Amino acid sequence: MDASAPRTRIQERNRAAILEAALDVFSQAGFRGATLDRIAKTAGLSKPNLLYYFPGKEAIHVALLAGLLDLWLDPLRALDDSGEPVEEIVGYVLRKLEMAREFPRESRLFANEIVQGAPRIADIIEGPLKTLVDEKAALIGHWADAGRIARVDPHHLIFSIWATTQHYADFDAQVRGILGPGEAHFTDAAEFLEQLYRRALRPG
Amino acid sequence: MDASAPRTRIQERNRAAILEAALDVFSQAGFRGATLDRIAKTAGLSKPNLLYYFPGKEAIHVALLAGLLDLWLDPLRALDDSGEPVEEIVGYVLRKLEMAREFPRESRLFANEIVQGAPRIADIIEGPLKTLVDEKAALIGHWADAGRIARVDPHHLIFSIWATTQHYADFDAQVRGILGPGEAHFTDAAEFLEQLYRRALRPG
DNA sequence: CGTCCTTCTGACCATTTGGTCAAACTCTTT
DNA sequence: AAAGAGTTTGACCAAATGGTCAGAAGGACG
Repeated sequence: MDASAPRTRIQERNRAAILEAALDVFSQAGFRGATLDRIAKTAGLSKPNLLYYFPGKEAIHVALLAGLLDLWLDPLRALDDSGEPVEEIVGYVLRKLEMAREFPRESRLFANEIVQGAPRIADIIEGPLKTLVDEKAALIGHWADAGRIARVDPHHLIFSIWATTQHYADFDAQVRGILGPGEAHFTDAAEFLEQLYRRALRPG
Repeated sequence: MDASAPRTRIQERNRAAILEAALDVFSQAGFRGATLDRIAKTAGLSKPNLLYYFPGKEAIHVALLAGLLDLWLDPLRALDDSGEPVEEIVGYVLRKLEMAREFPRESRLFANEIVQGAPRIADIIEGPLKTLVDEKAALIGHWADAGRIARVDPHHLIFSIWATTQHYADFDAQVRGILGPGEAHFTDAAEFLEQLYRRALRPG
């Protein structure tokens, strides 16, 4: 089975169903906690059939991560050097928070992987991710040089934005345990984070 | 084997060795990824001997979490209503960051558990943790009422502090992948976070 | 319809893993 | 030194799990 390009409608449908199911299971149980049986059952396939489409558990995981990476980094890519700096960064924060709300499984998939030392995506982190982050950090640095935002460490600013926004997806169980159920948390979080970064970045 | 109080020196030594080893293994592999064999080997014991001291894998995990909870919440408990508000909160941020630097395994232990839905500590979160957080959130609210810090949502402020500080322990692999190895990150992070919260909380 | 390629399945396998147990060893106490 | 409690281990077990394989079922096409 060629992992790269599906050739028939059945392949397309089943590969998609497997990846969807795998996202469910991996994001909730981590790599080690996920079982092929559970992924297969969630996808509505038998285990051998699942293994007809992917050579093994690891291959499914890798395909998932690779396929989701672009989606995950889109908000940062959209940070635009021609915009108004504070608005650009606040916009990035809100987009990232919106991603956490809309794609919590994707967030937890990456979180699980990184908490356990990122054994399967170390090369992605040190490669394309580092490149993108360094580039955007340089942009933020230029904004500070020009006095258009407060002088802060750009890398740590980006880390803090990741941390505060993904927190609402990754640590959802804790947030709900303390604030109670419901989805209003994201609205309140948006308001809080916008205020936090607006005040912290205001130049002068 | 009574789980609560060791009676002999051997018990004291071995129970401590087991918990130390379990912290290593659980924090690095998660509950499901940890094996009794690996914990036993790390502790320098045989697997049956390990099970002489604890009735099972879950019991070790629970004992770890319970024993570490106090340590973990100490910085928040120390938030003092008689201090200068901004200094108190900045102090809390720096204490929490110091915890992440000094006890990254403990941080990851909790992170692993919560990312996967906190199945084994839901009662702790909704009980003692929620109580403590609500209490300190009220304190922060009073400070805002008195105009001594900027008006922000206290719960989300606490979440943001947890997120930004624990990020350096839990997502260490990512931070190192982007910034390179070394421990200077914590120093830079301290400077960044102090500035972030000082600016954001300055009243007016 | 018959052929060929794709898709699917039941049965099976090897390894890992949490856990048990009887027996052996060690240490303290009298 | 003998007794008895506390400690340790090798051998073993059942269940879970990732993966294989031969062949059956299904669909496309001449």
